[in-house]
Formats: sequence, C-alpha cells, structure tokens
Amino acid sequence: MAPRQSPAKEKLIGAAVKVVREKGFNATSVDDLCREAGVTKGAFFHHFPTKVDLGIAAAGAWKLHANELFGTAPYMAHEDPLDRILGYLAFRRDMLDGPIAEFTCLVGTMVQESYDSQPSLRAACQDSIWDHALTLVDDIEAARKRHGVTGDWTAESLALHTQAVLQGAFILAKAADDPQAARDTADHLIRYVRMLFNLPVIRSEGEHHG
Amino acid sequence: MAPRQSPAKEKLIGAAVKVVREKGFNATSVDDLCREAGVTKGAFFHHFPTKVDLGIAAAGAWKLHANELFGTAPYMAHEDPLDRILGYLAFRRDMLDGPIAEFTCLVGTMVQESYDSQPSLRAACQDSIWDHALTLVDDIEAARKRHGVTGDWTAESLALHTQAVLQGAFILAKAADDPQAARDTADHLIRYVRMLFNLPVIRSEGEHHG
DNA sequence: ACTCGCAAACCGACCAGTTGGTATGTTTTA
DNA sequence: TAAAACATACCAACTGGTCGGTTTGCGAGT
Repeated sequence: MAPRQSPAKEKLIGAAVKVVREKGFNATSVDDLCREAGVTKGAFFHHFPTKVDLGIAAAGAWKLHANELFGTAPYMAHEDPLDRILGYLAFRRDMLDGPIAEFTCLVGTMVQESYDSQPSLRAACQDSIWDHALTLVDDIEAARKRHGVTGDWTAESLALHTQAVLQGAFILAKAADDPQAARDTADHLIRYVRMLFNLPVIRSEGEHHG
Repeated sequence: MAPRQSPAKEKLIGAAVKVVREKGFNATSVDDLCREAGVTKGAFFHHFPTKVDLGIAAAGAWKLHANELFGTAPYMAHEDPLDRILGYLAFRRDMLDGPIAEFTCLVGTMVQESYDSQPSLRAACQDSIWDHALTLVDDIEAARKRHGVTGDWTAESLALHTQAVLQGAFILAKAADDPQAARDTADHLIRYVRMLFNLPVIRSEGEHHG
C-alpha cells in the first residue's frame, strides 16, 4: 500500500483533477482549487511549491486512476489478447455515452496549455499518456502473433494511435458540445483495428445514415 | 473582394493566431496581443469589445486560412476524388515534418479552454472545424460511388474522423515535444482510408520497426 | 484645390479585481 | 516537544477593461 497522504494534499489533487478537467489549467485559480478542496491557501503552498506542481501531481494521480480503471475492467478477463484490445476499445466507446466532463482527459487538456511554457508539466502529461498507451502494447503484439497478422506498423504506434483518436474525439465532443461525433470517430477506430486483424466489420450502433 | 479591414484589426487577428497557438488562449494576455501586433490597448478595445471577441475573430480567420490553404493545394487538381482525399491526407501528414508550432490547430487549442466557459468562442471553434471537415464530404461520397465502396459509415463521419485523428496527433506531438508519434498516427489514418477503399496498403516511410 | 466637418481609428494613463505566492503565525500528531 | 499540517492576513504584479483625448481619412461645399 502506498503511504497515506495528508488529507489536504489528497483533496487538492482530487479538486485539481475535477476542476482543471472542466475549466482548463490556466483558467483554474489557486483559490478555485482551495475552495473546491475545502482547504486554505496556506495548506496549498505547504504541500505544493507552485500551482504547476499541483498540476504535475494531478497528472500522476490521473495515471494511477487510469491504470486502476482499465486494469481491472471486466474485458481484461478475456483469454485472447485481441478480445482484450477490442474490449478496451468498446469500453472507451461506451464511456462516450455519458456527460462530456466525465470522459475527457485531464492530461490531454493540460498538455495543450503547458507544452510551450511549462516543460515539467508537459513531461508529466506525456508520461501519463504514454504510460497508459504502452499498457496496450503487449496485448497488441500477442494478438498479432496469435492471429498471424503482420502489416507495416508497430504495436507501439497502434497503441499511441488509439490514444490520439480518443484525444481527438474529446476535442470534437467539446467543440460540438455533443458526444455524437466522438462516438462516430471511436467507431471508425474500432473498424480500423478490426480490419487490421482481418475481422469482419460488424454493424455499429453509433452511426446514422442520411 | 472583402472590404479592407483597418490595419490594427488585421494585425491583432494575426497576432492572436500566432500567439494563442503557442501559448493557449488564457495564457495570452491582452497586453501580449497588443505587443505582438504593435498596437495599443485603446486600439484593441476599439475593434473588439472583449478578448473573447478577438478569439472568435481569430477562429473565423483560421477557417478562411484553411479554406485557402487546402482549397488551392496541388493535389486538388487530381481528377479522381479518391486521389484528392489521399492527396489531402498525404499533405497533412507531410506538414507534420515541420516545427510543432507550425502545424498545430488554433481552434483545437482554443476549444479545450473555452467549451465550458465561453459558449460563443466554443461555437466559433466548432464552426471552423466542421466547415473544414465538411469540405471533404463531397469527395468522399464521390469516391465511394466511383469505386463502388459501401461500408457501414457515412462520408460526414469519416470526414470528421480525419479531423479527430489530426487533432489527436497534435496532442501527442505537444506531449512528446516531438512530431514522430503524430506522423505515425497520420500513417495509421492513411492506412485506414486506403483499406476502406480497398487499396493496397503501401509501405510508409514514417514508422520504424523495432 | 482647399478646407470644413465628422466619424472612425488610435492612443496611453488609469482602475478595480484577481493572480500566484509569502510571512507569520496556531494547531495537530507522532 | 518537535516537526508536520494547516490557517490567515497580506502583497506586488498582472488582469481585462475604461475613459477622455488626439489623429487620420474622406466626402461635401465652395
């Protein structure tokens, strides 16, 4: 077990994950974060030297959250690695049926605001994205072997591609204030992966013709 | 011809496109924009009631810029609409070889910061993304007919999917501070479109095995 | 051609509110 | 009993935005 953190620190990280995901990093003030966490500024700067440091901690917490959420999801019980991959993608697609604020990515939001001005926060966001993406690599490679699929691509690039598509889907959902386009783009991703592995492309429920 | 705008207004819009793309909308102050444009605050608020209104104007200018850039690109001369689509995707992939600040998307950046708090700016970003995506729809539909491709997807959803993948690619590039992952994801997108249209999947130059 | 009138363009000092961060405490806990 | 945790008052810098004023472009009248 990880050593128990002090309540204020935990609460601040939780507040950052929640508020930054809604408003963005720069639009969220230290006072906002303290208010949301029910904590004073003194506590804030006792635990974090700067606001950016809380962002970095939030990115780390986000990574743990993702590992927990996707590492213990039901589809992980599938014996065939390809079923685990397709289960993962279906799971992520189905998340897009909920409210926008509940499926978007904290670090995808933060990295756009920090990449040019806050190298340490940018690096924490990269670590979070890459760490999650790389959890898919072993299954992709195993699925390739098991199903005899070669193709001119690497498992790592496909793993990162899934993350890119999802990040892009979040942007479409935010832009339209509607997750429909995000669901459609997730369906395209699923169709792509099925084609790569020579599976029949099944009728998806998410798209409407007309 | 559009009526000539006043110099300060043009300069401010140009400054917004440049600086916001680098730093993000919230991290860019009105003074930053005035400095970059070589204009005073008085001029700023003469032309734009608020900072958000400049953001909206910048989104509009970005849309015109995209229409100009992609509407007159060489690949548009291809007779087969499928060649135009593949030409577009190759063009966008090749843009990813330059510096990060030169291929990222202004409105994709702004929408993440505005969707929850600035509905009018969010709407302007959506308009810019959708307008550009929809320029692909006619060619996709024509290519489908010409090449006898049916498939369980709409032209509009595929057009939006290309934009989602590119937006996601920008996020990967920013996160890694390196465009390699973005290039790889663009290669996956090209491979997907080729597979949808039953074309042989050619060896791409962007990915490395190992 | 000249100049008058006037609106649009532009300027820069100024403002009140907010920002991230600090200094100096008091309380809790091991 | 000392250190870690937390609280409060405070600050200088900066924020988006305002305001009264000056300059510029330009059509009309002569």
